[in-house]
Amino acid sequence: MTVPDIGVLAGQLMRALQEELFETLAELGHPDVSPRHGTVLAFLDPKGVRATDLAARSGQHKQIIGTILDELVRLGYVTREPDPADRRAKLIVPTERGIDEITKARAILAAIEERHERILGAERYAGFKQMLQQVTRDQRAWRQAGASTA
Amino acid sequence: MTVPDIGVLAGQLMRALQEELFETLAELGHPDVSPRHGTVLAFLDPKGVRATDLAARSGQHKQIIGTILDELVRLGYVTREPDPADRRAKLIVPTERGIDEITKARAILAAIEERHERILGAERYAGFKQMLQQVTRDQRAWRQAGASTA
DNA sequence: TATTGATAGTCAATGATCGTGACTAAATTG
DNA sequence: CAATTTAGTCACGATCATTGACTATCAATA
Repeated sequence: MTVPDIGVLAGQLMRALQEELFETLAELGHPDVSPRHGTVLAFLDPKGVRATDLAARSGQHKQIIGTILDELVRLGYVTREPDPADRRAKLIVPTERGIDEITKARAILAAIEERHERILGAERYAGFKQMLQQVTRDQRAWRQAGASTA
Repeated sequence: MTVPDIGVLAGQLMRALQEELFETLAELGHPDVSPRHGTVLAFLDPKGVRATDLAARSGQHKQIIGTILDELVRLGYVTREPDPADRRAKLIVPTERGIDEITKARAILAAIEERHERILGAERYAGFKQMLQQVTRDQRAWRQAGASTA
């Protein structure tokens, strides 16, 4: 346990970020949204998004998205509108409260990143984030690439 | 959704790493261990560790550790030995199979990191990992520091 | 137009995982 | 020896993810 691997680090970082984000959101008037809801809220659009798109972007099953949307509707964050282009589909549209949550969540994340930027220096932090993006992208590409050559 | 924030990135990275790690472990003769078990296996020691220590290090409740250990005993990865220093406690000792899993898991992680090292360059990757450590440490320190000043 | 196959969303059932409270046995403290 | 703390377990309920099946609609085509 001298040097944690990137898996442990990524997990710890994600958890710590979630804690600060959702505790701060609770203080700012959104005590009822959880990380579970966040995975959906993060991909909303004022113009509306289909539930299937939300499932694809968040990487979760559409059944899970459905129950999350049930809760978000009940909590007043989104509404289900009929999609004029496709009568099977429903557009998930954020309410004013939903937009407020999204705005504040982004501001909180931005403030967190600025804090790390101040510690590391703008240039180094920019490099860090860019490398984090690349490592994440490359790691996610593993499955398509040389997966299960065994 | 132009640039994902570090929270989303950390989550995606962790998930992708878990997938490669446990699928590769399955191919190498350990198809029955899950990320759930991994959080305990990662902290084992050939000399034996107490369940309470495992709970503290992994950040999970001792009840959860208990059930995970039940499974790991059943799967033949660890045994519960009496602790000579404390008759209440039991030392969790990895079996040969457990040590094999730990060894292989570390090798897989090392290979993954080497792959990213080759892509980014050894120097840049070293810097990346060091910054990831620092950002994680600073983020985890948030709670103790200026939490809930609101 | 009728048919076939794919897609959007939901319902239902199951299993995995986590959290809480209570409990026994042993150590520790005074 | 009595009181408190600690190690581990048992039992219950809540949350969450995974799977399969189902209806309604769209899209393509004969």
